[in-house]
Amino acid sequence: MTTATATASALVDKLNHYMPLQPAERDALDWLERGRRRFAAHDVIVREGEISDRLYVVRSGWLHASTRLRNGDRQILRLHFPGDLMGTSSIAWGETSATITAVTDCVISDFPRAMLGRLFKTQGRLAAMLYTTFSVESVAMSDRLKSLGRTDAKARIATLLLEVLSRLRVTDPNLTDTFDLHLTQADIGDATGLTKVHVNRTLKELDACGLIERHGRVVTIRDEQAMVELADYKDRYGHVATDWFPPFG
Amino acid sequence: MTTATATASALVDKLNHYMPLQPAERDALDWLERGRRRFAAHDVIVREGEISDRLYVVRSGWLHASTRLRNGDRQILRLHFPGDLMGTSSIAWGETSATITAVTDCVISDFPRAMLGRLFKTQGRLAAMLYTTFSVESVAMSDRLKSLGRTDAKARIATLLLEVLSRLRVTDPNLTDTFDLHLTQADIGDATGLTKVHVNRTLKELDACGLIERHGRVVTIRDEQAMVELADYKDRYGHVATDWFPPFG
DNA sequence: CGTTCCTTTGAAACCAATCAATAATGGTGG
DNA sequence: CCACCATTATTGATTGGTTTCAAAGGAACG
Repeated sequence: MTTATATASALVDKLNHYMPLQPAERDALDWLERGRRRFAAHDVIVREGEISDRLYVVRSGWLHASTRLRNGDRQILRLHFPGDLMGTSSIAWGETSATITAVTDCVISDFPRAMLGRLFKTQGRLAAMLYTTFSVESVAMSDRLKSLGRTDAKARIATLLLEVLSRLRVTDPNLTDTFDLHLTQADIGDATGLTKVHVNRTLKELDACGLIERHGRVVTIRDEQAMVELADYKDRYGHVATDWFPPFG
Repeated sequence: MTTATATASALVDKLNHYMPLQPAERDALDWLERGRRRFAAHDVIVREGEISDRLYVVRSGWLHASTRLRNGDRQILRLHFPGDLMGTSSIAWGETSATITAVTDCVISDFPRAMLGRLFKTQGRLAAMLYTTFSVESVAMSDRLKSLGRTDAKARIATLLLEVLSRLRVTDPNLTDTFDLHLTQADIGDATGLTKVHVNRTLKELDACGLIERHGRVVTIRDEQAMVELADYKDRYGHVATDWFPPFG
């Protein structure tokens, strides 16, 4: 599924995609992923509001971060893929601000935030790299905000599908247009701010328009260009600038 | 308006609120704010899609970051207050992903991103601090995502008002319950994903319920507790943890 | 092989958008 | 200082996308 070797960490894999890492940098990142824990689909890794000073790295599998409203409604805030850093809200408050749930079976590593502090001190270039990936996430979240705030159901779901496609392509360049979305229609609704009923109708409509094709939860993007225009989508994950980083050492 | 002295930078002011800074750290931050430029309300500082390797610090005034859809609709992504770092998307792509517009007259400083790279290398503790404030912004944006995705007009506007209140209190502890929102109702709509017409009706409704009071664009939060419950609001700006930071030096 | 979860479909209700027009407000130049 | 103009706020009537409610197939799982 991923191109990771037995020794490389998922974080190294992802960051290396953007910038060749020095051995010392690889070591520092590997260190963050020493402990590994396995979870089954639907398992909850941490729950919103729990005390925690730990961060998590996805080694394999899909997860999502979500929050619940008083009335029981749920909003899925972000999807997590291999190489992603999760639970960063514990950085600021020592308390999680979202529930992290396994979408598929997955393997994750966790480490205390103080370890990140040490890395910031000793690895200036990695710190810049982490800051950059964070800023990528932030812009991607802005895109979702625009999607929820100003577009209709078709465009919201198109945005979701295109973002997943972009992100999967980072670690799997061979991926063309078909992938298993794993999410239920209720999940898609919680991610896009729609009801599961309307998600169903909208998926059918996208299908009828020839934009996508579905077999169970496996989706094929049939007309990516039309989808991109429909959703006003911009790929935030293909490339990032690293030329401004401080030199290594 | 702010408690800034003539010499202190707005960034120092804000970060100092969370953690006492060392002289060398203050100097490093001051350096980022050497150049100052003044803008009038409604001026555009940078436009979405422009090439840029610069970051901006707000010294005084209000601004907002927004993005436009193909059909002309606009989504306001974030409000910027004194001490905020703006234009961080140029970090990742050397290109701005949002238009920054002055809401009020304001003074801002700008510097090239490479300067941030140097700071990451030499000031590990500041790097951790910047990463932390970024993570605060990220959680606040998640809150907005939840607001747009899963709550009605009343709750969305309540969320906006409460967030502004929280953020103003960081630099102005004396602020109780009244502030000038500056934004037009069309702006509020662009921030909350509503039309200006519905914003007007909803503000009137909040007024009628005794939750707020309005005089022009000056808003008084009459029942903060009820607003917090209505919006399911959590203050993300009051305090952050700094105990995990690497030691200075 | 039943049970549970998920998907699909239909009808009715509703929140917010749209369309349209009128009052306020604020800034500007004479 | 006031008339004028542009922008903003307010209000009403109508439309529409999405939700809600309800229920029937399908698929997955123990």
